[in-house]
Amino acid sequence: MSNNVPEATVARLPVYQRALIELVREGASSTSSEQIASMARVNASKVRKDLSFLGSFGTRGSGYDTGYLLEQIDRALGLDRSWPVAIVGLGNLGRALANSQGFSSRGFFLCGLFDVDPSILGSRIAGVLVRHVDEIGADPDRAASPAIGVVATPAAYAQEVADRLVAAGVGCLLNFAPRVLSVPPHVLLRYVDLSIELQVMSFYLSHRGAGPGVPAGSAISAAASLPHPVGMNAGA
Amino acid sequence: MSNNVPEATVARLPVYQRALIELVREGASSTSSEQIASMARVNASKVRKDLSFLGSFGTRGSGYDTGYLLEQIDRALGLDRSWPVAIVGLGNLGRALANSQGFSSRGFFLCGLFDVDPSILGSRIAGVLVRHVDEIGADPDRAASPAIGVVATPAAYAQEVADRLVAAGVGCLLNFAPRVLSVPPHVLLRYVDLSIELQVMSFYLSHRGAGPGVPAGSAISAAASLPHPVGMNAGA
DNA sequence: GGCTGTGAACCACTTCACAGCC
DNA sequence: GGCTGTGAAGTGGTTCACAGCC
Repeated sequence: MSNNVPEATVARLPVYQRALIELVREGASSTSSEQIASMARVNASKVRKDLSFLGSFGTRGSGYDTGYLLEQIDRALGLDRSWPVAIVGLGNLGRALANSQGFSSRGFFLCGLFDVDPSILGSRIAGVLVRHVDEIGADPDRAASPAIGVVATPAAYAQEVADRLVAAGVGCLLNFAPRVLSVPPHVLLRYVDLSIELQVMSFYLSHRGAGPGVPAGSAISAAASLPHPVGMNAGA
Repeated sequence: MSNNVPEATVARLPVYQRALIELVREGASSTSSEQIASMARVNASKVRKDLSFLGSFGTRGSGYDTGYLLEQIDRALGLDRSWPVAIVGLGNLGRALANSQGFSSRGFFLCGLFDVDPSILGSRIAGVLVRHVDEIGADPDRAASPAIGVVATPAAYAQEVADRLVAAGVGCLLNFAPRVLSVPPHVLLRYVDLSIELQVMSFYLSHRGAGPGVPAGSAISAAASLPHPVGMNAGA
């Protein structure tokens, strides 16, 4: 198997994994591509083709053994190890991330939290000490150095933070700042961008027969552009 | 133009928009596909092809007028209106979202916040009253009804919340819960899934060298700093 | 008979290369 | 000459349809 797995397939493996965890929990000892597909809301041949990139783990005529398949997917995803993650920027979002299940779940652990705000430096979030951004990569202990860096700073600082994380040796960057970043080619960069998601939705809403959108010039949208918008007035 | 814009193109328009806002702020009155491309980290023909789906806004030989192009992109994205957004689930993540720039920015406004926790019902977050989930869609005022619903609840409640938002008439759902949702075909569903992002990164870390960009086994990728997984076989 | 694994057809998006226009 | 706009070629991913195996 190894390396020729399409990116789109990789992104679906965690979804199959979740379906399998659910099935195992329910006590189902075997399953089918059809069943996984319906849980993952994709079609069955996609499931079969995706799994075939990892190997052939099923039995013709009867399906897949849930536990075994789950193991294989976990192994393919590299979840038989734990990757150290550092979060930079501990505003509302960064703190929410630090406290979220995602990082404490199997496969990952928080190895560092960084910010510049003196009022939180030295405190602990999710049990981890908050250090100054200048200390990124300063720890001589290799095992304390992050494999994954999460950027949750304001947009203006995102590139500099990314540069520091790269210098500290991260292999992957997950960027929550609304900013295009530049990283060397050996670093995998992924974006989670709320404003892009919203704008894509706006596109579809406005190209799908007039929905409940409020014209931009109206009082309501003027209010909406203030820091603390209050919605709901009479509509257009 | 209208509706035949590829989804991949739609997702890049906000990035071009950002680049143009930056250019306008710098006072640049005109620009080129090459310049936009370098700011968006894509290649120039992609920019030209993407823009050509919206119309032909440039001038051969000289480029694009920044202000005019920005206007056209905003119009294509439907940002000449403001869309009402409701957030359901006001834990750490939901609160961070409610307070984030994304929603108060041009094009969107918070029209409702919903939860079930009695200790926050009736309070205000980002200036908006927190109401009980049962009140989703209960408001007879059509303008108060959300066009976009954001699901930020624990996974277990996500499907039920999605159903309620759909019943209340949302056209789009943005799901932050680690759960596959089922919605009717007329509703646009998008996911922001931290654990998928992390697991994709785990895949690339453990298949290092296979990542996009650097061929497997190359000197660069082998030399490219340390892998730091911790522990093996962390039992399922 | 039933379900997996997979070549082949298909489709969406990207990239190329150049015609068209300033 | 320079840069846009766009057919055409190329690429990656999805879906089909069926051979292979239990």
